[in-house]
Amino acid sequence: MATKTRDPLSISLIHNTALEVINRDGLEALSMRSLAKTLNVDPMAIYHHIPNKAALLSGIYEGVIAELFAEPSLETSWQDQLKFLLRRFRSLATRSPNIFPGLIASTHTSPGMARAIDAILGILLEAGLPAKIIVQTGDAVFAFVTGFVLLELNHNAVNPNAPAHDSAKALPLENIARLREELRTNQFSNSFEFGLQFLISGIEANLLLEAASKAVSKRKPRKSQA
Amino acid sequence: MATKTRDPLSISLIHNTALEVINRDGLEALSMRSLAKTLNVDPMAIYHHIPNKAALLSGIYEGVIAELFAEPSLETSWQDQLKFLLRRFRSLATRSPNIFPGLIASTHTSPGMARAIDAILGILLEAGLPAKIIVQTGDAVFAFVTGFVLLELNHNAVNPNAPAHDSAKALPLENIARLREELRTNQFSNSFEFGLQFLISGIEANLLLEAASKAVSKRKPRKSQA
DNA sequence: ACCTGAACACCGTTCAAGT
DNA sequence: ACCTGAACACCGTTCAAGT
Repeated sequence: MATKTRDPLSISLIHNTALEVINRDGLEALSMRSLAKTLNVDPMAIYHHIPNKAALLSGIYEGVIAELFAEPSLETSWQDQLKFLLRRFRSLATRSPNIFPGLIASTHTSPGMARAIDAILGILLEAGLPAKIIVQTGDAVFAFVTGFVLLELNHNAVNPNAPAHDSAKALPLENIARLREELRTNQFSNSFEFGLQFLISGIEANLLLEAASKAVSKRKPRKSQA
Repeated sequence: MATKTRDPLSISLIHNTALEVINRDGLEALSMRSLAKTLNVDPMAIYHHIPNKAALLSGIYEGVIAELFAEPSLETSWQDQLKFLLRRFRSLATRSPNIFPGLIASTHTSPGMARAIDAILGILLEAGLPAKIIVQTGDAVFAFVTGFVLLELNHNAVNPNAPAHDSAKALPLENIARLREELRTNQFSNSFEFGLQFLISGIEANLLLEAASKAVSKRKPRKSQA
């Protein structure tokens, strides 16, 4: 049998190799040509399997976000389900920090991200939120978790190109100065868990309001029921 | 006097022209070479005023985010101050949709973004939140507003490269289907205002908790005061 | 002091050709 | 069916040279 010097090219081999490069060296280190070199293949061979770079990235996004559903939640209360889902999202992000900003930016074209939104809405439906505020609540939850993850990733990213701003010209930031100690000791995990509880308490408050307004309308039926 | 065919090159002319190009044609339409062409100048003349493309973008970011503080808030309550600041942030984003994702990604290197965070913390201090939770609350507020703005911008961006996903293979998203009507009729402004109120109510709840725990500790002084 | 133009080391992608 | 290599139309940036 003829021995080959490398595996035959395939979509999954291309995806996996590209993701390795991105996780190791950053998104900007991935070019079609550098990827081909890593695969030990002519730069243009990749185009036989994948139409262009945008499609390559989309494929990688889907592989990464699919992990969100690889292990189903065993939680029973909607509160624990929401925590499970959002913590898992954050954990995926920190595991693939260089690909996640692009994934989040593709929210409105990615099937995996649509599934994530569907999962959030499902949890809110199960909680019993009225349809009137469920979409808005879902947007707030999604905005929080994506915004938080980007804040954390951007912080962790060492940015060698960051221009050194003239600290002499810098305005005094009095509140940051006042809270210097709290800012120094706080961990992202703290803030994330606080944010989770903040969201859940807010949703619970809305559920209570809804229940109360239903109780009131039962005691005082509308005049249509004269 | 000698008439010139164009204004002499300057940092502000470069910044303004670049921002115009980005707002009109998108971020990817801006290259040092295309910018030089727009300025009617040799491609390399720009490098005499600005060290590189990263510095050009940073300069543009600062000009955009500086608008956040151009008009000081006249609001008195911390609630109205917070609404004013976050609404203004969103309004800046929709005015410069193509530059904002990069600005948000530069949160940890941008003086303007640091000032925005300082302003949020200042409002929370004024509200009277205890130092123990003020940083976490600030992170949640910042995560919400940046995440929301990116969600909205990504939605509005027409993405010509978006790969058409095989809708036959698409999983059924039952909750999105169930809420189809609510999702169709909801506006981003609705969700944003809902999110603002959600944040404010949550902060108010924490203020009440804090006040209650203080009242309790007054009535029942610790045994150190035996 | 400010601008120019050639050159270097890259990109993504197309197309005709090879096996 | 799958891979190759030349070519096209771009990038950001450096450097020596011009006025």
